[in-house]
Amino acid sequence: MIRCGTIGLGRFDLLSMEEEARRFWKTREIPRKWRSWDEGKPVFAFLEGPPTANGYPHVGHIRGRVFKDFVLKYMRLKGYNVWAQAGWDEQGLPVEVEAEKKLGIKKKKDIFRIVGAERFVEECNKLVDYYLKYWQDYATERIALWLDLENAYETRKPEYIEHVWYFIKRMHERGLLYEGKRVLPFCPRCETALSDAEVSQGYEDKVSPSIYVKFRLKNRNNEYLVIWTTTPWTLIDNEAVAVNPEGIYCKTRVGDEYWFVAESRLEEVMKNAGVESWECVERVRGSELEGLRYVHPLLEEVPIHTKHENAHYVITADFVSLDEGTGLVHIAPGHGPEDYEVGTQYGLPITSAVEINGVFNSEGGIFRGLDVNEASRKVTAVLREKGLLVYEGTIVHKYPHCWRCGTPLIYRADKQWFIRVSPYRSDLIKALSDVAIYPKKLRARFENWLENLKDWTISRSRIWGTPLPVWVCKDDPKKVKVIGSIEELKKEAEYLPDVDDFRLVHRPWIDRVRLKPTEDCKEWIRVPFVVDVWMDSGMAWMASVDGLRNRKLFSMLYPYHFITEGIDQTRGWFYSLLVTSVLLEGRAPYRTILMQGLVLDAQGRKMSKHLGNVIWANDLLTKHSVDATRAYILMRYPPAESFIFNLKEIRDVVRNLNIIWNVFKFADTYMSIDRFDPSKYDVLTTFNEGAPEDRWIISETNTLLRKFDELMGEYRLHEATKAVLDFFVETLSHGYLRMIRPRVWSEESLDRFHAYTALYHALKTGLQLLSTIAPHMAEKLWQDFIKRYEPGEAESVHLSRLSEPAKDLTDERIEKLMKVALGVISSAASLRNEVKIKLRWPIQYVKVGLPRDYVEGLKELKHIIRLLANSKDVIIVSYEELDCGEEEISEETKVDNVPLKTCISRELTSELRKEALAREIIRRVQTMRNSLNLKVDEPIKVYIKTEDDEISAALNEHREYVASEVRARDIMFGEGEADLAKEWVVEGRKVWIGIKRLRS
RNA sequence: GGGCCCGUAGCUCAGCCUGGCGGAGCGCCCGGCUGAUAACCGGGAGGUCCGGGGUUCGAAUCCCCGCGGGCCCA
Repeated sequence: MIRCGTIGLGRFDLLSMEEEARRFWKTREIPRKWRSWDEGKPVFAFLEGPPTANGYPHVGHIRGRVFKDFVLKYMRLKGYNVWAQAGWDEQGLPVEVEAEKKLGIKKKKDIFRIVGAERFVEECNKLVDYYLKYWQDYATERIALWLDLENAYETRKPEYIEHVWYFIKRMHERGLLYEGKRVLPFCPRCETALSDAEVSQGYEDKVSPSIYVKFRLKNRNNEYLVIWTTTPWTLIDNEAVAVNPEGIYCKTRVGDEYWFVAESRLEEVMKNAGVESWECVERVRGSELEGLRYVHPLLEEVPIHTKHENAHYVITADFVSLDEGTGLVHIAPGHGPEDYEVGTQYGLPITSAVEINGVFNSEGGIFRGLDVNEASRKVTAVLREKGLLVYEGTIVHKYPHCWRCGTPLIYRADKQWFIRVSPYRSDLIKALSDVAIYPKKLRARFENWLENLKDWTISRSRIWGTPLPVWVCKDDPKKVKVIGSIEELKKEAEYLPDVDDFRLVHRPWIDRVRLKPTEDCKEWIRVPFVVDVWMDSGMAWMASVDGLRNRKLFSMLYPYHFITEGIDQTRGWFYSLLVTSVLLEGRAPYRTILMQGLVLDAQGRKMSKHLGNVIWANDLLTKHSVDATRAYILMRYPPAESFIFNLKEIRDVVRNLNIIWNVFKFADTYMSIDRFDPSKYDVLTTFNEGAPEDRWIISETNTLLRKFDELMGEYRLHEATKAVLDFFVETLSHGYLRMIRPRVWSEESLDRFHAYTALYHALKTGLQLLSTIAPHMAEKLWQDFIKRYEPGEAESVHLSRLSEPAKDLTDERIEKLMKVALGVISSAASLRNEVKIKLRWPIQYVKVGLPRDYVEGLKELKHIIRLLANSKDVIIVSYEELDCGEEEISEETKVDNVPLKTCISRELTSELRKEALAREIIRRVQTMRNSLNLKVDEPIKVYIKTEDDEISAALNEHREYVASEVRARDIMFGEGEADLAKEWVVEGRKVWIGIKRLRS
């Protein structure tokens, strides 16, 4: 009887547990063992969505990565060989922007002029290394996300880049690669085109000018078209005016002029223009205006327009809105996707006087050298001078901005390289139909995106990226050669720069490669682009394992079982994986997608550097324990919902974990006193032969296992998490522990070993599930609790194997009955509260009325009700038979659809009073034991002196009961030599109590 | 302009698919326990289930129309 709880589990301290567990894992190499594969087990292949190795990880990243680990840890517990390779997305614009900042570069040209491309690329590479450390530490190891970092795939590595080249070459061979001219969004600061996916990430409010401009009609007397635009600079490349063919336009007299404006907009336009007196003299259908010629408003300033022949007239287009502006839209085919389309239809000149950096060239006439903003101001000023400006104001509207640097984008026509994916829309949708998407409701969005798919613009005018492996013939640019591997490059090269493979497959070194002349071409020239980074990560399904060479491994993993990233990746990574895999292999590369929602701050706002409300991973994890953070993230919201991150709420989770800790501590206290050895007991025996509550908790444990599996199967991660926490807090702590207290306390009760067996089983199972949520604390409990009772168990909780839910350990009937019993107890507590009888005071009886079917069943749980309601008797009858009288108080409720009526006796007999007083004394002795810091089972001697007859009588009558409860060898009346003595007031009467410790 | 989602207690959210009780945690109030103890437990108050209409014996739940908020696409 020496081992008394104290050497078992210590104080609850998450941070120190975390520390300890991390050390343990490191010295024992647990993560490596966790990742190792056993022959014959099924494989669960996870494909890591590579974070961009740029910038620090924040709480949004942590959320996603906790989801990943939760699922992986679970699958491993279930006995799968888990594939958990890390991966990093290392190239692309984000890194370049960062490098520019660091090197103090403002324009792209300066990269070549001032620092040189070599140094720039080395700088990008170094930055990647810098940020990788944070990601490996705070966003991976620190949160116990056990990805294989040593064998992480990296998009900058030559063998990875080869896979991207391979894809492009295959597309070329199938005639799907082409160079085309298209109007694309450009970032003038980054000097590169952006993909649709990138654009869609950057819609933000922008204040733009909003002007009405008069275009004078040719061969008419003082008649004008009044157009509306929010981008005055595009007027420089204006080639037509579009009207809605079905719209009604008014020829409106304003002074001695006639203006054409949509009828529906007339009032508003006139108001804005400050025209007080006007008259609609003629109503014309839009289609009737078609073909009317006008004078370009900037003809003198932009002389090139005098040479444009098929231009400057009214055309019709369905997209022209009659609800905004003037109902007439100016068309600059080089500056808008819709303008371009309609311009091509009419055969208008496609002009763009704007260079990639947003500055006008000589075709812009007097606007040459101005950037688009300056040009807008000057255009407006010129129009004002010429008397053509009708109205000048501003408008706030959603406008696309560069997702990296925030610069408003410009649209301009340019030559780019494309992959023809639009013919494959239906194949993509079909491939997606084999994929499980969680939550299910988001499938429609993905399909919607695929239905509207345009050809993929894969070229980028940047430097730090996978070079586009395309060479064109100098004399005949239609001749195209695509290189598909490093080996091929070396074979085809006439001159190779003397560098390693890493540099060879990067700009600027690859630009220096000279290919051998071929029969049909004397000189090949590489197109100066890199590849859209989304293609880098999009090839991860193959490139991550060097799949071109590593066929066996690749075929074991592909198609991957599971990927999960933010919902925004529908247009990003989810898409680029799908398209590359469908085009190469004819199917989706993944079987399950779990979409994640955003993370917002406590006020529900988006986290942004600008608002200063970003919670960084390292701040979060140094202040709060990983386990509490994980549990909080996992339980609080469904994975796909926006997460309002409120640091204060982590405290509530800590409280839950603390209760779990205490549950183990409670168990350990008594199991160790009794030297409980689980190997000697069998759960099935206890299930069948133990007390009803033992059967109940074993059944609940099984139900938890089954429920957890079900919920995980549907990726309802938050509900699975809550089920585990609830099991510990509600079922065990508030339920079972209260029920078995007297049994484990009494030294006589032999069936307490049934309780230990049931409890141990529940704790061990719960602990395994908990290990997916709070891995550090679970490990600590596994080592300090489970391994002490079962030294032969797995080395780590994470290497243990979860049992399958078992039919023969489930009893739904007892679960239901216990719910009812707990409902009765709750009613009794409520009634006590009403008549102010505290729980310590026993009551005569509790009467319960309920449907006939439940009467006999509930009687099996009488002893539980008696105990927890502290009632001498429990009377259970059918609902109709129940009769509550004057001396009773009653309450009706429903528990799990079972109607219940409960009443309790409010009469306190003298017998009950005496017992209550005895318990009052017990309580006070216990308090005194506690302040002497006595061990749980340390014996004492008690002295009591009181002049109250009732208390004396109570003590006489319950002497043995009191003695056993307080572990007293003897109870003496009168004062005596004590280690601690105190005078108490019990129910208004003075009692002197002294206790003396005895040697055990 | 099109698509999707959301609106339930003071706050954050379940419930809705498959119609039949309006729930949880936190906060608040009241109480208990003192052998899990720098803890813990019980009880209570609090609701126009956004508004209106419809279907139904019956609607938070299904349908329609509004209002408000969010996301995506244009």
